[in-house]
Amino acid sequence: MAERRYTPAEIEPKWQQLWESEHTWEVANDPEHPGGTAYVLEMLPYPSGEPHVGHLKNYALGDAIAHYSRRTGHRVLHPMGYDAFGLPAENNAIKTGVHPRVATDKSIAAYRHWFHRWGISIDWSRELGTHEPSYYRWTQWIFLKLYERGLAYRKEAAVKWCPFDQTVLANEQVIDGRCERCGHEVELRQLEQWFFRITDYADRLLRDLDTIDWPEHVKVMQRNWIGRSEGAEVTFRCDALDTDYTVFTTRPDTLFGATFFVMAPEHPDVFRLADGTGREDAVREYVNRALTESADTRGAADKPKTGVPLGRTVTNPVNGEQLPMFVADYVLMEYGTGAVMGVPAHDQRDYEFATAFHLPIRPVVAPADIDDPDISEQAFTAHTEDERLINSGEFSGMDAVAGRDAIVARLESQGRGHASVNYRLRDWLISRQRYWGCPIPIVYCGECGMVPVPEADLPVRLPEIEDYQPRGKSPLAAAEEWVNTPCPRCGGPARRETDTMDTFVDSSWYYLRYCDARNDTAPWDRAVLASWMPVDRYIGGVEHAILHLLYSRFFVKALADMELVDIQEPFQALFTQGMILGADGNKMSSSKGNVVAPSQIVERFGADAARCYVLFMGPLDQDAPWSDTGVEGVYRFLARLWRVGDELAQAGGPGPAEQPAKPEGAALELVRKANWAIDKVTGDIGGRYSFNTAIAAVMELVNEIYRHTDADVAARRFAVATAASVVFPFAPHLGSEVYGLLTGRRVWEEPWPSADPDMLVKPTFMLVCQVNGKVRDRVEAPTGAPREQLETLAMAARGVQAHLNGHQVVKVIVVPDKLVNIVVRV
RNA sequence: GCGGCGGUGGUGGAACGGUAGACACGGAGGCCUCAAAAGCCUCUGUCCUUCGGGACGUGUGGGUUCGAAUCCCACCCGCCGUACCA
Repeated sequence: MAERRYTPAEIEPKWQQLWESEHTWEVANDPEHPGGTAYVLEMLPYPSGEPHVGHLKNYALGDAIAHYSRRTGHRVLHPMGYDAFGLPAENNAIKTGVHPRVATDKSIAAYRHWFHRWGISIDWSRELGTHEPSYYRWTQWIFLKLYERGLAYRKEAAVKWCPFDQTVLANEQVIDGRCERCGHEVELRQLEQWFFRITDYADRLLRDLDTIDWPEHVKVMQRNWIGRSEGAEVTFRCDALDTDYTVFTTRPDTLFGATFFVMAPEHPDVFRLADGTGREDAVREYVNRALTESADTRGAADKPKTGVPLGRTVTNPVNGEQLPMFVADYVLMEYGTGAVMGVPAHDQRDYEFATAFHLPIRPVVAPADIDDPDISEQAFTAHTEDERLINSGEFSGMDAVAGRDAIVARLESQGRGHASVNYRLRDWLISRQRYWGCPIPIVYCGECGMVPVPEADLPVRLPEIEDYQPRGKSPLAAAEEWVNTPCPRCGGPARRETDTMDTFVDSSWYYLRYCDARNDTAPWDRAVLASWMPVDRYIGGVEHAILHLLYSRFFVKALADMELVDIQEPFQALFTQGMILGADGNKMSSSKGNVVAPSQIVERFGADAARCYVLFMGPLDQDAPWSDTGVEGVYRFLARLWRVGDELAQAGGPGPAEQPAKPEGAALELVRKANWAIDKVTGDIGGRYSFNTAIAAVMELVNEIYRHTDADVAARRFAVATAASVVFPFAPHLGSEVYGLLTGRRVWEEPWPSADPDMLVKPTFMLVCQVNGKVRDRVEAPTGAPREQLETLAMAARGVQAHLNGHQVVKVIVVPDKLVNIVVRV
């Protein structure tokens, strides 16, 4: 007989075609349906070229969870779509002149092909692309809802501008002063732009982190990004200009220690303040230099403090002191009010500034037992249990916490301040001066001003244009026929908004659309949405820890306030997968030549081996380097399982593969191992996502099957069918094939197996015998034996006897069914 | 600086406070074969050994415990995030 070999190239397409033709993974919307549901979702891909190994890991991971959820009795929603608008496709269009849709659709076709070829169990009836009018119509609809509620607004502001991509960016898209896409340094520009009022939700976005099951480090990143600080706003008066300046401080208890006052170079009043003081030129020169300096240079941590006096003073509201005013670049316009009070004794930055400008440094807070905190070298910023105020007028001697409250209360009674909370989070700038994005559904009319496009007129379709080159304004502006439109309100001549939306807007609600993807009268049906949302398992890369995940949470909260959804959080549980690194341990990149193409792996070893390997590499949330020989090892394991399944099927055809009633000898060993594997895999998938150890358990079972070729056929059939059944979530084609060969049934229609408790315990176990904590022998002992018996057995063990040699036994520790530790005095 | 995560064989990694190194890779040897590929089997932390076994071993130093990779304290190193945030 010719040798039979495991041939994934034949097996895998066979099952893929069956699943496709039978629509196996489609699930109907039925809000009345009883029983548990599970919404398992991986972050949607941005289609660019072909999928890479990171995608393979992402979807193999999610698919294993989806399969496991189905077989444990859940109705599972597991959809797929494409985040199709975006800059790379547009930049390609600029280079080639080919419409971005062409490259995007080509890439989508490639992704779709590979998802099929990988055998991912997707409900294709819900597939969507964010660039399709049937989708972005509702993106625009949501924009209008936000606009109605005042959550979308337009204002002129100093915004981050990328000179290379020729567009503005959200704060979140600026990394170290550079554009996150192209790496060019961003500039500040005064422009009128669209914003979403995410800051209205800062507190809820912060608070509700406590209600969701997310990795702690992601929560921490979001907390830091929101950056809530408690303190007070305090108003200082500048009599010369008859103007009030408010600062935010987290340390109102140190107000008596203020000895100067500093404004950011961007502060709109600095020139007005300097005017007539003879300091105009110095101020102008300093401000100009500060504004042209790069963010890198200006923000350098070890940069010495610089600044110039404004020639004015403000009045400290608590003691009437006149504080000299400065402009200095260590004060940031974008945080707080763009002005700070300088308290050099208790703030290190102020300390450095005061030292450089020979300003007085006056301590006002001290630990209880010290009259004069040491400020000779640096500011005193430590907080101690019992610190109190000093040099603070009638507040001197008070406990620092009580003193702070008293000072704030005094300010409030005088109308010079109040307790306040400040956030680092800024509103979300969503307009982009680019072509390949969702048009903003707004029209500007000479008569009526800003007019929203009526819902009935949606979608505002992206017009066809010839030239995608950005020229400081959106390429859409050149589409004159499209831009000129009658005003929806008065019918007079009007012009469309030509900016498009940030693509993060598109991806902030796609998971809602999946629930009701073919609804063409509404973005979703509320009852249908309620039956699926929130997403139970959300899986993706940690690079979205802030942007996408924060924006999506904001969307859901805003939609909840409009009573359009019935949830407060989109993603109940989040899993962030680690990266697959190149074999050299570096991040994969074409310049390093260490990129692994999943297509090659799948062609050579099959989708199952590729999927299993990326899940077997190590803990899923950690980075791990690629290994070609590692994939081969996993392939060998699958081939061994297939071969033994094929052999048994050849011999006995499809038939029963249940656990034999009373196995003995080798058969019993095998049946026990199979039950152990069921138990182990179930715990590793269900409890924690420890897929590497789950796959290792199936490997152990298969190794055991090869070791016990003498076991009877019934036991072997059971063991092999069990291995196929529990490996199915990771290797669905092979699992289906082997299970089908042996039983004639479809493994995905079988309930998840449960371990037979009687088979999980053996009648005897190896008792570990220790002397003073060191293992000295192992002896066989009956499971469940009483402590006394175990102690006697251990005492009698040869290795133990050799190490007791006459020493006095002090104590004996017995851990039932495990070990005995004999403590002796030496 | 601050915050988070991590440090275990030649490699990726296992290990409810209870046999450290499961599983896999790599390596060594053997079987099968005319030969090779594939496959199968055995061994594989380090050192010592009279071949029975013994000593050492989870970044470093302490501690708690009958027993610590695991818990506590101090430190070293690496990675990620963030940073003149008042």
